[in-house]
Amino acid sequence: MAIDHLDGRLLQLLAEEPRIGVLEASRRLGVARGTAQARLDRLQSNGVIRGFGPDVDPAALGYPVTAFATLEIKQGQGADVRAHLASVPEVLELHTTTGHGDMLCRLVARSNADLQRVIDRVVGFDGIMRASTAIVMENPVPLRIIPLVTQAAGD
Amino acid sequence: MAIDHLDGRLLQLLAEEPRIGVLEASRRLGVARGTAQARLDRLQSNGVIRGFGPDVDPAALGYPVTAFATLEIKQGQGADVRAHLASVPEVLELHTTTGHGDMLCRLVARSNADLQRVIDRVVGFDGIMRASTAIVMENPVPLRIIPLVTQAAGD
DNA sequence: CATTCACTGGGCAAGCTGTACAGCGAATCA
DNA sequence: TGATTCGCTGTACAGCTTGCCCAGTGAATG
Repeated sequence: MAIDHLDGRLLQLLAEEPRIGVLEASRRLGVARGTAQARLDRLQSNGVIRGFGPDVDPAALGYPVTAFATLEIKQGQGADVRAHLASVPEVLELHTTTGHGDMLCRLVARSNADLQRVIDRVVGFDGIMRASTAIVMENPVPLRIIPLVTQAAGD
Repeated sequence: MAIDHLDGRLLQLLAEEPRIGVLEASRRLGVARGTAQARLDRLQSNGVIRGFGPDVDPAALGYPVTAFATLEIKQGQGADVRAHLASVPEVLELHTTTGHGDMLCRLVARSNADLQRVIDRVVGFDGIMRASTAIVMENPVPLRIIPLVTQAAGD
């Protein structure tokens, strides 16, 4: 569960240069290949590493607009709303939260005009009472994990 | 920039089973290896695929609590606030947005109690006027891209 | 008709992966 | 103290993949 310094450096290496294999990683870390392999296997079976899926950029796919929508849901309609949102490709992520809204979702769209279409589709569903949307202008800190890994590794 | 059906299927394959290589992918797609390789290269130089970094689960690292914080910033303090937030490992993501708040950030913490520490650290900075936090309870739709890829590929 | 482009199918050397094994030092425990 | 367990090292091997190259084909372009 907890990771040590070597795990941290391994993750960092893989994050920076995903193309390197276990052998190259072991060389850079100054450990035997078997060790690097064992650590990597452990991280994966621990669930620390979920996978190595391709990191796809929605903007490059033609969806340069990102927005976050806070949704207010009718009591007891949660499951239906979740299923509805899951069926919309432009909904990249959905969370249920405490606080003012009940759900928070990340949307993408082809343009600001297209965002209107997406929002209409998202909120055009019976269980959703209100939605408030915040359009993303800049992304000063893109989704990252390495600083946290470094901290967890006890640096 | 736009991707076709073959690109879509390739991305889908890589997302489902990242461990398979180009050769195996080409076999499953029923195309020559060179083709799969060329498509993959193109997707990467296009920026559609940003990389293949390990997908690390913060929960498995000991940070099971996720929250979103909406921040209100003093005029003209944006740059300082961004730098401040970037320096906090528990800040996984930061966006500047339109709407009620000025910024939206994703936080993780070791526990609800620990979240208080993180929030204090995040908002304990001069340029930040107000923060409102929503704790994530459930994540019905984890960050995903494949449905969008499928749509972009023209299915 | 000539050209360009993407794809095919093949081949090669180099390198990596998966797996196995014996040896070693540190920590644990009776 | 002595035995055991555990993780790491160094090594080895077969099998496979990668990166690269080439010639040929079919479709689209000009």
